[in-house]
Amino acid sequence: MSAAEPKPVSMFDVARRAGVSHQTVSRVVNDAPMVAAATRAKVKAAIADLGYRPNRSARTLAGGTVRSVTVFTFDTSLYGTAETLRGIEDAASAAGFTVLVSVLDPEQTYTEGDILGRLSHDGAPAIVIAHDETTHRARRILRKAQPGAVVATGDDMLLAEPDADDWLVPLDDRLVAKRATKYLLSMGHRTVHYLAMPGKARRQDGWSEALVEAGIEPHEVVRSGWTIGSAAAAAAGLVADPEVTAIMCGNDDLAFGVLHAAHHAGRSIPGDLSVIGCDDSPMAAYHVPGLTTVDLDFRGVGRSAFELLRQRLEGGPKPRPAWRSPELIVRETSGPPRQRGPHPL
Amino acid sequence: MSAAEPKPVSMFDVARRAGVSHQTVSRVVNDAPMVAAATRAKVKAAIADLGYRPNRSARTLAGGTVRSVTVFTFDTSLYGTAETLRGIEDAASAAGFTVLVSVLDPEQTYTEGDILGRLSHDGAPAIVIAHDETTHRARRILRKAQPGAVVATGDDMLLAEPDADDWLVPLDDRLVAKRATKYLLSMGHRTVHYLAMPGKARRQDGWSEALVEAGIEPHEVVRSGWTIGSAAAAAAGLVADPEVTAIMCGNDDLAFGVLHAAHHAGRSIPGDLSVIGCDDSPMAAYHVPGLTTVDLDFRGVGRSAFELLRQRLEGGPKPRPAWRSPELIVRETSGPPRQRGPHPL
DNA sequence: ATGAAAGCGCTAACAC
DNA sequence: GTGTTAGCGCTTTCAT
Repeated sequence: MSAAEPKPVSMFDVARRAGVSHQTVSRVVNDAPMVAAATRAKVKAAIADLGYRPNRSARTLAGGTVRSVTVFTFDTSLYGTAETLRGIEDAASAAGFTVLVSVLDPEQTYTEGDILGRLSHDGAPAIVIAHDETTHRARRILRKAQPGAVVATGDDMLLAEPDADDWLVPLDDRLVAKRATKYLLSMGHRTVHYLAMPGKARRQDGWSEALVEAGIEPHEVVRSGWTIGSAAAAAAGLVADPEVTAIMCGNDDLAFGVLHAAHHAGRSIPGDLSVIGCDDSPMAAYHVPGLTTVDLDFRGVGRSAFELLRQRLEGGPKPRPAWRSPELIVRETSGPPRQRGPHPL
Repeated sequence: MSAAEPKPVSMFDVARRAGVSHQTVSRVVNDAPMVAAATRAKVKAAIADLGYRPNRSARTLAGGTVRSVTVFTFDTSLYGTAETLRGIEDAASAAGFTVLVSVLDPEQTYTEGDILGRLSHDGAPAIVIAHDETTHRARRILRKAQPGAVVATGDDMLLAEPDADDWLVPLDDRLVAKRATKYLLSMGHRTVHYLAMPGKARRQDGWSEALVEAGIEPHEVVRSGWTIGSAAAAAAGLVADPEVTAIMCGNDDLAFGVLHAAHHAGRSIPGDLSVIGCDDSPMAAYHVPGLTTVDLDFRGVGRSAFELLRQRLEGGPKPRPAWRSPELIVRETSGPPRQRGPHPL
């Protein structure tokens, strides 16, 4: 039943087989110069014959270049984080890096040791997808311990942190929310309500800024959890109120929850109520009615975060940001408010 | 700008500080017996003072117990894989294991070396979330190379493989699809069409079995990609055909695509057309109309996969499967076919 | 262009 | 109980 696992082949085995020293093998493996073409060929043949693969632990321990990234994130099943992770993975595997994922529980409080202990070793490169309190804390701990090997993605507020340019791939959450709110206002809504997800305070800032600039006093924010269900529950009061004609939501999932609640409250979309999401998740286009939202290129952000990290690690020119800028996508859940009162004309 | 990264503290530093040998520190760190309480306390104090954290690479290299798992999967943004991954992560981090994620591109063909080279070292424990050709191939390669350290999740067809009991956490895709199809048949549909996603042949098997047992000749399967959009496109012909009264879909996302296409084709749900999904993703309950689907406990499967791996690694009693069995969840997209023909009464 | 020696931080095996 | 000695597989530095 339990097959014997053959002893793995090491650099020395290859060396013996090729009739050279293990050091020469190392040179070949690492594409170092100063190896005769003939020797190189012999070694490569031996590597192929034996099926040799370098041991990453040994390489890391010996102080070789680290080719792995640890990604700290708080929920791999949310659209935004999943896509960011995908972007990181794409870029990382193209560059021959291994990706380690370390999931942080928002409910838990981690000590410095907890966070740093998740790295394979001190100084291991890391990317933090920072979107809530716990991940922000992890970002601070990691940046403090090893500033040269940590980059993060997060909202534009982080731009205020020291040297943010060097380590941040920012998403302008404030601007995104502001633009969406302004659009709703431009359709003629008297005000826009905001359904907030945990963290992500900047989206709320953008929303209230847009209102204030238009001379409107923002209503109190309604708070939701991360799930569609919690959004549906949180929005129950909002959708029941005929005075509410426009709701902007922290993300698409929350918007779907609101839409569900609105439907069950008998409100017609967008006649009675405009709803706008954020993220442009795949469902947004295929929901009926189509969800108006803002396209956010999380995958591009992930790729950029990796490139930035690599530049920090290996030097070289600062990579230029390579993600699409956010774009409002108007579909069918938004429109002008229906005329009310006794004189529709 | 670039702060000096302090030299990491090693076991020897702790040993010196505590006035013991590095070996004693190792014993304390690994909770080995044979350490005097007083010594243990001294060492723990030194560890805390110095902020010492063990180096995983060194530990792995020195042959200590490996506390990491590499998860091979093909798309972390799909609901099923994302949830399975979450389950693995939950169980793994509770057990003090690090999770590494290795994403395989379905479009690519990997050599044995490519796959094995993604492990941190030969023999490193791995879990394969096997749901398509590429991941199945990875599973075979890994199982062959190191049978003692690889488990997989996948459909029940794998039960036919040698020793499957020892390494497989099966999801009975055949039964799930069969049950859903039977339910549709029981509502009075003359036949049920199937919209397939790539791979996952067993769901198709279950569907056709149910039909054959009912004496119905299955129609040709319609094939879709993984995205909602591809499902909507693939289902265009199906939803345009008034003879089609029931469609079972490979998963919920495909079902949403079908629903979208059906809506645009002007068909009413479930009057003209019943649609059933698979997975019970969070959206299913909040879609309007609510999607009839089958609840699959991917998170439980992930947890079980990890527990099984751990048992393989460390011995001990075989863990009993700890995931909810699939359950049909009837919501609003399914019902009896509307009476047709000239004499409704 | 190649080899030899040293050591990364840790655990295992054996001493005391 | 605790310390000592050897490596694990690799990359460095320094010879040659």
